[in-house]
Amino acid sequence: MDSQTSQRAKKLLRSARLRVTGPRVAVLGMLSAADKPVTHEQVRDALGPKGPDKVTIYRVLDRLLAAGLVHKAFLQERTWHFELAGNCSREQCHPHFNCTSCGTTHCLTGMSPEMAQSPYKGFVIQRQQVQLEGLCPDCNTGR
Amino acid sequence: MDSQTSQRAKKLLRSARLRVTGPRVAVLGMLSAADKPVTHEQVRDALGPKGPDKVTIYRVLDRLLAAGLVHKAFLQERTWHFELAGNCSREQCHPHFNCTSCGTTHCLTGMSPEMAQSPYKGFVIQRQQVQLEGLCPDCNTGR
DNA sequence: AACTGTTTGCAACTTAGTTGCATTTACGGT
DNA sequence: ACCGTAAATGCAACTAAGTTGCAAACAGTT
Repeated sequence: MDSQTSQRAKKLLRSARLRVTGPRVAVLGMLSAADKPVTHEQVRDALGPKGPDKVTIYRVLDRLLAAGLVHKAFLQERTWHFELAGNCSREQCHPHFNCTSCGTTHCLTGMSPEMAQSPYKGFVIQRQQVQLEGLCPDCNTGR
Repeated sequence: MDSQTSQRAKKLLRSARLRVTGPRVAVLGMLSAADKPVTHEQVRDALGPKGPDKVTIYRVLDRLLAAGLVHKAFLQERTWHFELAGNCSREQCHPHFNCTSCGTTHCLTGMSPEMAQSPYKGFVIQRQQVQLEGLCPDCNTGR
């Protein structure tokens, strides 16, 4: 990780009043380098065998989540995918798109679907999450 | 399970060209009685200690899924919630609403959100799923 | 009633994530 | 710069949802 990324990570941690520790800087740096949702396993792999313990990574993710620096983007194949909370409003994260052909996931940060309106009285909708699936540009070429 | 439910389950199975077996009738009947998404565990509990083996229930759910009689409604706390495929189009299931206060889930079958349009060229959106959270009528009373 | 490919039950396994606890560390106060 | 302390880390053991392999039982056909 370059020192600029790590500086930015430290700044983020301080701004959230979290202690600046090695594992936290590493995880946060990895997340910002990834710029798409990543799993615990992907974080672990990226940080290598000398990186923090797996439990520490789970706890760091939890802590960053509680501090609002990170979001749980979505569950896929029973595993959580995390991303920097960056461009999400409180009401909704950007939609996530999953390609049914190659399996990759894309963040569609450019769109913000209308908030749903409940037709039933009594329901107060506070947050929505839109999951999309279909074909990504790579799988949609030619055929 | 009353015999009418079980008759309906058998009919559904035949119409999907699936063998009519005890476990399948039981699971399908339970799902239609539930009328909201249920977990494997809830199916198991409903069918009791004399019900089918847990692996059989998993396999029955898979089979019903493959046959299109049942949908995976959503993943919550890392467990799948299944429901009868009944009122879902190919493009989207109805939205699911999760109460942040009491934790219950409701199917909002009465609404069908606009299909999202991708602003990026190359993405073909085939299916969308909307997850909502907020307060359900019970938790929204009075205060 | 017999045949045959499905389905079932059981035991063992996998995987993502969690818990408990002793050791280490960040950082505010001196 | 050093100390004290709450917070964070690492390790081992555990949990829970779901999967796999295989032999025995069964549904639907002839």
